[in-house]
Amino acid sequence: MDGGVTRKGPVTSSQVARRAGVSQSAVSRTFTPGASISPATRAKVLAAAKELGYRPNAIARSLITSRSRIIAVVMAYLENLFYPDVLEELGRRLAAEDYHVLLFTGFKDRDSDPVFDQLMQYRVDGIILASTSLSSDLSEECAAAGIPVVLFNRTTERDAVSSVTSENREGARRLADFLVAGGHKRFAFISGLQNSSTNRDRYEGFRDGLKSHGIEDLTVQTGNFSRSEAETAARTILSAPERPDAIFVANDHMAVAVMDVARYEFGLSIPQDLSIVGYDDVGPSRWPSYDITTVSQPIDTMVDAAVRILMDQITSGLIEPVHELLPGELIVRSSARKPRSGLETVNGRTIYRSGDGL
Amino acid sequence: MDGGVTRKGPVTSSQVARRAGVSQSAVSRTFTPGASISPATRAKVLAAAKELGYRPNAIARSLITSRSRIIAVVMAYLENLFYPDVLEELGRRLAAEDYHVLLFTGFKDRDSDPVFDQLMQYRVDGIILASTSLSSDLSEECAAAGIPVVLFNRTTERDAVSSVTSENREGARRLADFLVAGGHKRFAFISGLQNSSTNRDRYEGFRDGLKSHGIEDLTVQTGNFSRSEAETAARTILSAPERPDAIFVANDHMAVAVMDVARYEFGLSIPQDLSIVGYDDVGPSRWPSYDITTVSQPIDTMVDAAVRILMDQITSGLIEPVHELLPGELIVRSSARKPRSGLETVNGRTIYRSGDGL
DNA sequence: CTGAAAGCGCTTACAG
DNA sequence: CTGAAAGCGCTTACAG
Repeated sequence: MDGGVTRKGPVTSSQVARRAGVSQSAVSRTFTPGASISPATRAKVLAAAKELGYRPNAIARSLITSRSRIIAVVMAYLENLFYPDVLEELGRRLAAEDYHVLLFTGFKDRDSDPVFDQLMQYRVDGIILASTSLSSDLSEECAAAGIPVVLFNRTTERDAVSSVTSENREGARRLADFLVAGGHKRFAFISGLQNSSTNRDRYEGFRDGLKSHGIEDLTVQTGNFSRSEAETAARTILSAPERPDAIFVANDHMAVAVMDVARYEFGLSIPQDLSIVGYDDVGPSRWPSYDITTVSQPIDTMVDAAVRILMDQITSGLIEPVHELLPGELIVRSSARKPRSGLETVNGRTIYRSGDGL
Repeated sequence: MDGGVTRKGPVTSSQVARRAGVSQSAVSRTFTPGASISPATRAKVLAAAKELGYRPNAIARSLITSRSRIIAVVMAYLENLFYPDVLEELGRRLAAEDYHVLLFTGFKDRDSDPVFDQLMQYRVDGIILASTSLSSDLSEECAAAGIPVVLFNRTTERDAVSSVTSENREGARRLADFLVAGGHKRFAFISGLQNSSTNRDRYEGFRDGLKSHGIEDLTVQTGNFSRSEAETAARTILSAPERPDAIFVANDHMAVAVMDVARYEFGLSIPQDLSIVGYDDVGPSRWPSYDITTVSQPIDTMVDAAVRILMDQITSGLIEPVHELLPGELIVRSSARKPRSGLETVNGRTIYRSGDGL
């Protein structure tokens, strides 16, 4: 308009500089917090920027600073509401730190190696892997490149990556205590993904908890954290001649499906005929139709920890694996028969803590 | 190692060029599909790249091509499982086109203006807004800047943005037909967000459908697409002296909550005492505990359409608003009393099409 | 097919 | 506080 030149594409700092009658450096400094710029110059720049509709180009800034302010979030699937909840909180927390989320989702593979190339090309400042993990090679590569990686709801001792989990082993052990105290006799476990640490810890915690009460028998079926596979597992377990009277399902997402099978296909009453407990304390487990006794995972605290680890390592440049292990609470609802004692009410929720005072 | 220089940061094309004994241009061409490069040179470059662990810097490429290959996806909240489902499919489809998702979520505002600045700074190639909209000013700005915007599950005639929706008006009209044919007499509607086109279309379709059967009375309560507000709305409606015998809840996410209130707080049997229908055909509506009669939104087709619009407009550079309106199906389940006739079974699902042959 | 060079839009020493 | 200049890592005419 004013130079008679039709602008193509977005406004640049040079155009703003020309309009404001200052150097391009001055424009840059105006938009760099903490840079040395006089109020007068700043005001001129701001006026010109507003007039032209200028917005700094984050891509160009990334190139020169070698900081993209982008965090890659890898979540293979969002079917389990736990993950959307995490994602939403992650979006909030990262936005507060002025970071942005490059999301990788909708692929069926077990690990995240296939998307790794993509995410590295964007020179992300950090990586959060939820419900998925990374091969050791790639973990090493990230460490070498100075890119912090945080596993969320998974952990590993092997690799050079950090992790945030909750006390799955302890939580599952407490569920065993709870069910035994409730007088249950025959136990089953519907597992998640065999190779996930979360599943392993919940399984081992439950098994060890039962053992500590002298119970060695435990029927196990595989659910792979999938609704339909959990249904199949439930059918197998409930068709057996000696039906269990308590099933621990490795997460609530599957537990909901198992309850539906028990009620609508086998006509069982819960918890009279069968007790079901889950893990996560995710949405549907709080709905009256399910009202599942479960162990909570503290999403907000976990997200906080993940973001803090990322920020610390980005700031310091030191990539030291940190393993954050946060406590959950056994939340007592109506999907399992209750013990006579040991229940407490805290903030309107009924919780159960093991007899050992933990 | 080989030059005695410790590399800092990721490998660059110049380093690869040196190693391969070619120009930096040759390296670039090797990684640019369709660029003119001899097989021999290409092989040398590829070998050197592999050795050094080179990955092209997408940020630098974006700067020079002014194409970021990033699509901003704005989803204010993910609580309603419909949106995670959409997000997952969107991730899949965009990845197939070699685009990436910059996700904006976890903010409570009604429109997306607050995140707009952020997303424009990253010079995204396109914007998808789901469950949220944009002010006219910003819509205009995008159009002027040549950035395609697609509203997903919202529409507008006003602004220079495209939209993908399903036939909400027609779907809701059919629900009215269905309920009337099922012999219901007193109707209520629990609404979504007042200012959303989706809510408006579903409301008007339902109201007009009832009118065409001579029914003018319709109790309306506001649910704002929120579980807890829907519960409150349900309590109000079900406490009234003349309780309705059919409630249309503006989406399944709320309908689930309404069913729980009806059953567990009011002791009603569904559908004997009360029929409930929803919209979306989202996860829980298919679970046996709810088994909701609803109208499906064809997520895959809708995502396909959204991605296609974006790709077309990015490729052509022409930003012409397109409004895609896709058909849904009334899926008959058990949450509402059924009419004696008009039901068909297609691919194992029972569906209902209005008497007018549509 | 290939290389040298310009340039994308910024940040940041450097010298005033 | 300010501006001129170098440079981030690429792509892409241009000339051979």
